[in-house]
Amino acid sequence: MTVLHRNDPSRAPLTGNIKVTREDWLAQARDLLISHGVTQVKILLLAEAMGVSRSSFYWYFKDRAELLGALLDSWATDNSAGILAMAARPAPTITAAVCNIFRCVIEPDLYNMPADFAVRAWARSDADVAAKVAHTDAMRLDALSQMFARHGFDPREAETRAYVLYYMQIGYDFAMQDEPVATRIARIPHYLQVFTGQVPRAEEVAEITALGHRYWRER
Amino acid sequence: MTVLHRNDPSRAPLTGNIKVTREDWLAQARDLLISHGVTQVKILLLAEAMGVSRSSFYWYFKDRAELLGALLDSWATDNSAGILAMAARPAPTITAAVCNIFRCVIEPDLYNMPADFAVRAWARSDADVAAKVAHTDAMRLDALSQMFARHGFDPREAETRAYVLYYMQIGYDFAMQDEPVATRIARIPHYLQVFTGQVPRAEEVAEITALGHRYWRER
DNA sequence: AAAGCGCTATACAGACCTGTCTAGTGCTAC
DNA sequence: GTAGCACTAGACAGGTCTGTATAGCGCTTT
Repeated sequence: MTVLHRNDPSRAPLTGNIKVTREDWLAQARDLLISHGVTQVKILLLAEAMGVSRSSFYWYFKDRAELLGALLDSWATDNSAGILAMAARPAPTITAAVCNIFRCVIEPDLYNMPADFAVRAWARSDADVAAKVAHTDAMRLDALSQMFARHGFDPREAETRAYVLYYMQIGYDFAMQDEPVATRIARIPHYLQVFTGQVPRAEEVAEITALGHRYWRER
Repeated sequence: MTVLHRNDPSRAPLTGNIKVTREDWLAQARDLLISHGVTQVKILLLAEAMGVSRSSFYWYFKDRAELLGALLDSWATDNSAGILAMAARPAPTITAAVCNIFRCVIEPDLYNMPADFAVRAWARSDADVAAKVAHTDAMRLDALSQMFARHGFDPREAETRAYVLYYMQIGYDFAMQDEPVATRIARIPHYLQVFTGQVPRAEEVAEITALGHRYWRER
C-alpha cells in the first residue's frame, strides 16, 4: 500500500487540522483500483483505510466520478512515458533495443503493469475508458513498430513484431504473476530470439539478466 | 446476452410455475461476470434482467458464494477442452499446428476468451481462483510445449515458443478488442513466421485465413 | 377435488454505500 | 484574541444489495 503523506518522513509535515491530502485519496484509490477493480473503488473503503471520515472526501472531490476521472487522467499521462522513451532510445542492435523494452517490465519506475491491467479491465465496461486505452495502445505500438523499422525490418513485419512483443508482455504479466524469477530470467535470450528472429549478443543478455536479478530479487 | 430457456424454441417448454432454470441463473451470471467483473455479479441484477423475483435465486443456490463457485467450476471444466484438443491434433508442419491453435481464437465454440479474462481479473483478488487459473495455464502451456517439441524444437525453445504463442494471444485479446478484421487476418502469415521461425505454406495460410473470414464476418 | 410438489413473490431486517448539511477543530493573519 | 481559512466529523436521507420468513401459484398425483 502506498504510504500516506502524514507517515512519510521525507515530506513536509501536514499543518493545521489536515490528516490526508488529495494525493492520498488518489493514491489509495489507485491501490484499490489495481487490487480489486473500479467497482471496489469506494469512498467508504478509502476513508476507513486512511482512518478519516468519509465526508472529508467531498472537500477534495465533487463526487466519486471526479475521483475516477482523475485516476484515469493520471494513468494516461504517467504510464506511457517510460515505454515510449525506451522504444525511442538508440540501440546498436534490434536485440539490444528489445532489451530496453524489457527494462520496462523489470523496473517498476518505467512502467506500472498492474495499473495497466486495472485500467484495461475497467475499459471493458466503460466506453470512455476504452477509448483512452485504445489511444494509448496505438501510441505505444507505433513507437515499437518504429523501433523495429529503424533496425531494418520492413513496415509490415516491424508492426507484427511490435504486436507480438507488446501483447505477449501484457498477456504474460496479466496471466502469469508468479513464475519463479530464475526461470523467467533464464528464458530471456530465447524470448529475444523469438521476438527479433536474431541471436542476441552475449553482453546484451548479460546486462539485461543482471538487471532482472537486481530488481526481481527484492520481491 | 444468453437466451433464456423460456425464450429458446429449441428447448422443452418449462412446465408448472417455473420461469427460469438454474442454468439460466448461471448463464446470466456468466454474462455479467464477463461484462462487468465478479463484484458486479449480483443476485438483484440477475433477477431484474430475467424478470424474476430475487428471492427465487435461493431456491437454486444456497447463497451468492455457491453461485460463484459453480461459475468457476464450469469455467475450469469447459474452457480448456478446445485448446488442449487443438494442441494435441496431429499436423504436418509446425505452422499448420499453430494454425490449429489459431482456430481457438477464431471459433468461439473452441475457446471463450472473454470468459478467461473475467476469471483472470477475478483471480487478482481471490487466491482460490488464482490457484485454479494457474493450474489451468500450466496444463495448456504444457500441451503447447509438447506441440512444439513434436515438431523438432528442443525442450527449452519449445517452452519459450509456447509461452510467446499463448501469452501473446491472451494479451492481444485482452487489450485489443476491435482491430479491423481485415488487418487482423492480413497479419496471420507474419504471426506464423514469428511464432515458429518458419515460413508457412501458402495453403495453410489460405485455409486459416478463410476460416477467419467466415467467423469474423458475422460480428 | 384435495393434497403435495416445485417454484415464485412479497415483505422484512440489516449491512453497505453515496452525497449533503451542519457543526467543529486547529492553525494563521491581523 | 478573535476572525477567518482549510479541513474534518457526525448525523441524516436515500438508494442498493443480501439473506430469511412466509405466503401464493400452477401443475401432478391420487
